Amino acid sequence: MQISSRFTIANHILVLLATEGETSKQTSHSIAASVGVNPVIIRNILAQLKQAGLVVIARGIGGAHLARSPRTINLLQVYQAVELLGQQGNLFAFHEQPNPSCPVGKNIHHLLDKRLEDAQKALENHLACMTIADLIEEL
Amino acid sequence: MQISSRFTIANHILVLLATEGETSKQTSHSIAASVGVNPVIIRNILAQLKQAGLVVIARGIGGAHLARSPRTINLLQVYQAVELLGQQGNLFAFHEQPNPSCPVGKNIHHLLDKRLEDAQKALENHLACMTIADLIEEL
DNA sequence: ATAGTTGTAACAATTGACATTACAACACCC
DNA sequence: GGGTGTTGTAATGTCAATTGTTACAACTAT
Repeated sequence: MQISSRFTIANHILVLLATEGETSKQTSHSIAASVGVNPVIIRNILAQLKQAGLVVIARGIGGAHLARSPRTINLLQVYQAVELLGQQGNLFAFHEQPNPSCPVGKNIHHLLDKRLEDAQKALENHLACMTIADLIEEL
Repeated sequence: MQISSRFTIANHILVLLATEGETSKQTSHSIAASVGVNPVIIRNILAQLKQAGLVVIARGIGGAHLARSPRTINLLQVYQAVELLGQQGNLFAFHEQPNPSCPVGKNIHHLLDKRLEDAQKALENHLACMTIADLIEEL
């Protein structure tokens, strides 16, 4: 299963706000034209970014802006704002009914939990090292 | 989006084959009883592991065995055997119609591709460091 | 030949992604 | 205050993947 495109769309939005947010009004409609999806998709993702404190949205008059400097927004924050994982935020799903009367079934959860968590952290640490500002610099 | 439980089930199966595969016949039915899912699910995952060269399956008489030493099977191989990602094996899905007449839309794909690939590699390298034998040792 | 097993196909239920339409709530401007 | 443009959100639809289940042909040892 792939990680949904909401993540790349969210990054697209944030780069857009950072580079052109001051010079022209960025509405869900105009952003949607740049991203290539339906404006409602943009509004929903913007709502998630707002809830994470990454953007502010002007209701009525319209337009979204970054809530902070692009230097202080890293891709892990974007990822976590936008990606719905399991209840505990786990990347890996688990089979939930291993047989407790089997020596393997009884311990498999315990064996894998910490290791998969570590692997997930390796991914997240990598994402945390990249900021929106890094993306803009290379643009 | 979470990574499907096929991955943890596959690890469960391989640990089972490594620890009890020599002393008792492991059929899709008996494995299913330990994992807690339908035997057909087990057969499908076993078929993927077989295609990856990790197990051999005795048709007719039944029973599955490891094709190699547990020491030489790492979790990345299991992951790639079992998890269907996009065409290029990408963990991250991308929005496919960014507007090429927008400076951000034109470059966003190029900007993110390498970075997301690196993040994916960080996850995969971590998985590659763990083998089935490591799991058994802790059991 | 029989019995147990694998390999698949078919079908259903559930879930999430993404698209689209519709409309109420809101804020500016004349 | 009314008109206009925008956001917030619900409802609906389509599509794909996951997981469960039944069914049956192909296969192999006894």
